[in-house]
Amino acid sequence: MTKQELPKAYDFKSTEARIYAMWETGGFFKPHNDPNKPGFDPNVKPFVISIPPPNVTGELHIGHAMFVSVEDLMTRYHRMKGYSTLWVPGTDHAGIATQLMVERDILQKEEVTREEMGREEFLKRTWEWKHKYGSLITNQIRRLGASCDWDRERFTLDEGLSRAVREAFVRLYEKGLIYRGPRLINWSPGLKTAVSDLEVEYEEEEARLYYFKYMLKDSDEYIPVATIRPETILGDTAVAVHPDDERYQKFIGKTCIVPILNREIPVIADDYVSIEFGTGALKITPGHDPNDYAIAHKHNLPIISILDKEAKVNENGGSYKGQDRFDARKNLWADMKKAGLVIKEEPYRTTIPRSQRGGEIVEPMISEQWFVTIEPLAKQALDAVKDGRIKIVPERFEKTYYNWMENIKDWCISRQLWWGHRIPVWYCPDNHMTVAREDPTACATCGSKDIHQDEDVLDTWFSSGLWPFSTLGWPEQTPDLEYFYPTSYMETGYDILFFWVARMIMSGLEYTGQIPFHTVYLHGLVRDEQGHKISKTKGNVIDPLILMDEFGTDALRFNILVGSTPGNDTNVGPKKVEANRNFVNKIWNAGRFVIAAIDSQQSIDKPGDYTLADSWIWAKLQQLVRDVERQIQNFQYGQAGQAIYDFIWNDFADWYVEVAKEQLKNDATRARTVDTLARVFDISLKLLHPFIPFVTEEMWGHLRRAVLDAGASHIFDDSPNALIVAKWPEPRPLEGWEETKIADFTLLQEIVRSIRNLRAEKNVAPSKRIAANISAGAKTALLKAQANVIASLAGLSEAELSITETLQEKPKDAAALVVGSVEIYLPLAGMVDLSNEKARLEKELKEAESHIQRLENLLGSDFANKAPAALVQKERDKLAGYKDTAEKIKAQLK
RNA sequence: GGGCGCGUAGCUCAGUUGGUUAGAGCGCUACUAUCACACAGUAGAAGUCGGGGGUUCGAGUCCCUCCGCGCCCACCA
Repeated sequence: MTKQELPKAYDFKSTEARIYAMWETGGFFKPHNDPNKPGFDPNVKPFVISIPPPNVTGELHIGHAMFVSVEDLMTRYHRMKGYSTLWVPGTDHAGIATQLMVERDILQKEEVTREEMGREEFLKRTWEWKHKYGSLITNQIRRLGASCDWDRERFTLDEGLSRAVREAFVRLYEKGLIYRGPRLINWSPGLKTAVSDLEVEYEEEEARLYYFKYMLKDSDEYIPVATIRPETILGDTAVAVHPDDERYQKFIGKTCIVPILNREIPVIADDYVSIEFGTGALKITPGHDPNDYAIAHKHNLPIISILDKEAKVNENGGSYKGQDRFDARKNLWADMKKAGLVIKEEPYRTTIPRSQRGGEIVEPMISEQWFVTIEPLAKQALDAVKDGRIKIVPERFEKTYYNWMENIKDWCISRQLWWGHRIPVWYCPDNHMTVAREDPTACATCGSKDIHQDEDVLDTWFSSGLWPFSTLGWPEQTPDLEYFYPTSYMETGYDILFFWVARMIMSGLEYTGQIPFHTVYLHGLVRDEQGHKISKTKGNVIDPLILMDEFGTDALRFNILVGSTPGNDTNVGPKKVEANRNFVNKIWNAGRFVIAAIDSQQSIDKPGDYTLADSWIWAKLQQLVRDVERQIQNFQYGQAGQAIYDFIWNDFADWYVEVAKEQLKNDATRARTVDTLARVFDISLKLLHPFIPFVTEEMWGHLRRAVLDAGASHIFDDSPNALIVAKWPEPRPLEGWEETKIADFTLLQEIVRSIRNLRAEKNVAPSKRIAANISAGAKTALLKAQANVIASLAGLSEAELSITETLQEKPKDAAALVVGSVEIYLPLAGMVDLSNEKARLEKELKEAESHIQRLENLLGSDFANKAPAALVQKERDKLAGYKDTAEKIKAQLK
């Protein structure tokens, strides 16, 4: 019976989609302990992650690949550990982003404005857009291998989540924690909506500072004032100076004249003004500057708005009415120049507030908006992290979190958009407010039927803040909510710690009375191969889809996961992904070897004794399992992945497989070798599965079939028929024999390496089998048992290999090697020139002696008294070893 | 102004609580198409762990300080 040949190179293209479909249709993404189904056991521990919902209209970028890789790793690990694992998928309606996209792609083409189209039609079109493109992103996330329970997929604007948003709003309102009023907010003139403080980005830019004269009323005297935005002069309601400023003290209480408009405004004193800075005098524009706004409140100054929603000058700006803010700046300044009010202007570097979305300069403006009183919410959220109920990984971000929470300001939650959750407030003609969970038909105060709903929608983050519990059914007390909430990990980028994580913690505590998750894991940002920040303008955008096309999903995932550390940025690029593709291929081919070995066996049911290599690889594997477990528990996923990589490539493929080739030739060792290959490879695949799920699942399937065909079902007796739900390898306590076997095999490796080294140095043809005499002392029995392995690995002729306890006499014309206490003679006479042998040996002696010197110094110091005894003993043994080596080299030099 | 991070081989980066002779990938040098894999193998070259000081038997790792980058927060016109 001939088995089907596996191709030499792993073909991810034909594998990935098939494997994913197998998982999904097999129901493996669902929690095995479902509270909605019979047989539910409340005592089984759940493990839950809510996906950071990508924008519903978005397309996959490398940031998605990052969170999917990490969360899928977390999820698969816990699934294999036996948790009832749930990863809740979904998408975000992303108010501004989506609305902008629809406006750009539909309205612009049809040459209609949003206003012309009308709200109802616009929303209809946006929903159509969502239905058309909404599955794009989720399909791309599937392609990354995400083991989400797609039956529980949610959307922030779907019915259930909208109900949750209403409930949350009404509760806060009823508690008095939501208010409406005119406040100074950040206005985005391009988007024509308010944005929150977080949505404004400050960048240092080149600007100009304008100096001018504030003339005193009925006087030739003036106060010099500087500003970056001259147009705001139109809204000035005072000039402020420091009370102690001797230059200006005489003006305090007097009146000055607003340039061009000729309004009269007072000169006030406030110690907010710094005497040293600028001219030492400050114009106060409460309608368009947050500091001035505060000062105006303190001094009871009038507040004048001079700009409309498009940032054009309004009726308060006199003749400048209708001009764009920047035109008004130019024109007003020109007019002031003519009037002789200008002193000078100069270049000036300052921070300019820009909208995170549109990029245009944000204008502080007075506007009627809805706010959340944030302090009581922040207090709880602060405590939850401080008292350890929520842990942030890496820990340093806890400090960042505290700092933000302690200085938080009220949250402006209303947006002048259409795409989003409409604010559940209705007004009657008498302006009574009705705030309701269900759409009302009449005013709650006066009963008027003539009511209309607030036009504004809520900030997108208001609904995403509810995500961990709204997706589980809140406000209803569903079985899902009961069992799966609070969730376990919140995994996301550090860049949205405030936007999202902080708000989820506040919301969770406020609405559910519980923390929404107990651990926050923050990953770093993805950078390009050179470590540069990725940006469209720089043109170094990394498309994960292209990388997956070329190298496969596993390779991309492994790149993202390995070599990175929590909270630190990580580099991704074709070169790196290619290197990981090579690793994936290595696994594939190691697997082919293992399977071929199994197939060649009649039965591997009755293995014999373990060889040294069998024990060694098993010991190394146990070490690996312990190591990986510890690293994963500590969120050191990169370290864990690296350890598995090293084991598979360096220990398993480079050494054990090579030894196995020899052991398979021998009847006495064959069965145990096949058995060991299968077991070690099986466990390796299990450890690797959360990192690179596709190739491991595929290869494990082949392995399992081969093993079962060979009648060795005991190897897999604890595992179901898919790796994704196989049992995670449990670490076992260290056993005494492990270190011995590792030490013995390490000696063998060193012997082999030193022979290979010499051969390379002497240019002995790789295919040339040479003779060797080994004098092994105490290690004689050990090495004798491994004679065939040593011969095969070092290219020795087994027939001409002699291993004895001592040598009667030193072979003539042989190159000599010393490994620890083992002496090796390679009679190379006739093959190579041995004239420089003496120099080589002297060099080695020198090296050994320098070690002896170093160790004698070390052991002669306080180290011997103060360091742990085991460590000291280790160094002593080492010293003895070097001494032995040196002695033997010296003897050879005689 | 406050806070955080980084500086380790030519390049990009790991290095958990201080404990051998500091590691990986890529690149580089030499050799190898043999029967898991040339997406490979074997052997090799390459680092005063940014500078200085301190604690310690012992420091890439802890403390101080200086230098150079980067990020976050913040209301100085």
